[in-house]
Amino acid sequence: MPRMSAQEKQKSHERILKAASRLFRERGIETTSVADVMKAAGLTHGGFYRHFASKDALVAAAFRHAVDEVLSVVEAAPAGPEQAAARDHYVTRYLSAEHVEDRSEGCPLAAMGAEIARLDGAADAEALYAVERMARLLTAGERGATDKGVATMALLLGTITLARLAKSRELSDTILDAGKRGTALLDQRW
Amino acid sequence: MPRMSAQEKQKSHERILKAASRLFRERGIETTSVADVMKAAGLTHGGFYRHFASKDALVAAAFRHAVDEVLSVVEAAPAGPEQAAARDHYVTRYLSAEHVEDRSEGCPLAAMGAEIARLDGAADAEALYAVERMARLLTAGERGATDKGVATMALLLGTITLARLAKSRELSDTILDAGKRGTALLDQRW
DNA sequence: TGTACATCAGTGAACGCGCGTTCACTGATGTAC
DNA sequence: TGTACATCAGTGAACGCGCGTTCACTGATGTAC
Repeated sequence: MPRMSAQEKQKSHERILKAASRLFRERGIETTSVADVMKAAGLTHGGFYRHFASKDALVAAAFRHAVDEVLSVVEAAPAGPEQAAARDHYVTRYLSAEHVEDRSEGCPLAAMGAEIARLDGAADAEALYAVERMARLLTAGERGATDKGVATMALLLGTITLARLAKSRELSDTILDAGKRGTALLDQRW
Repeated sequence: MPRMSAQEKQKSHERILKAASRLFRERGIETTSVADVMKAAGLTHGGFYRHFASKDALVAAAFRHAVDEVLSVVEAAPAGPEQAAARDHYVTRYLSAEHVEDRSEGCPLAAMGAEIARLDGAADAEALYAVERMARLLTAGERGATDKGVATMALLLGTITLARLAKSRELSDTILDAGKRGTALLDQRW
């Protein structure tokens, strides 16, 4: 069967990245094996090292992949009212029941932030870059520093983390509502 | 050498609990082995099952132990101005550089919340209980629902998570300042 | 354009290692008389 | 109070298992002439 063409290799590479960014967010980094990722990408584990130097390198690349996936659409909005609308939409989706339930396509910082902070691997730099990008997005078009964006991000992140601990929809909705009211307050009164 | 007296056993039990609550917070749950915990408690791994039915049971007990350690002093403050002062002091300590740097004695929700949410073991119930307790503490003596407490907790949790991603003291201080301003705003304008 | 050959993407067995848990064993502790 | 014996806290070897990584191998792809 082997060898695949360069084009096929690139497709495999993207499938691995996509599978990793989903699985790491859903099940955590340490709890997801290289073999799990390769299986989800439709490959066997042995070929992994033709694509990445180590699991650590995959973690960093998958984190970046997830950040791009989540932020690039919102960032694409042109400055002005459209940008503000995109930002509002992003916050609304962030504090939704769907985001609580589906980690695999959600915010990578919420899913992996705490784990990455203690792992000190190559993903550290990616996580910091994500914080900058997200803070900038949340303060885009406003005067002043990114303080407001950072505080809003912290509130979003904390709210989703707490909501994910609740096992009943009712309780997680209550937590989301508290988060919504908090972000609105920060937005209006900062 | 064996067997120890019942009193000695209880001391061992508390040493295991203390070591576990520190190590799980510092290094994470899945990344800390039963043998690591027992070694830190000055014992060998084989004796572990005389104290706990499983690692999962230890995780739940250690989480509770950490929550008690962190909250009981603050909760002991009598209602009134002393309670408000204790709450302020708790928030100040929460958003300090010391708390960013030392996970092992810090907030168990910040250290293990995301991991517990995805593990669905016995610690789930303990984590929810901790959310309730902490939200109540943050809204103690105020009229209205615990919404404000939940939002404040989310902001604290998110801020410390973000600050722990920063590798420079300067950046983590900036993040802490944004969190401080945010909590003050929530407190005054809710 | 055709041919000979090097490259290398993907496979699957194997490596050394650490995990959670079990177990036979030890000897001081606790208890029954 | 003294003695005989059951209990069981703690030890350390062992279990089956899955991990990240390596490696010999395969055969289609890419390249040099």
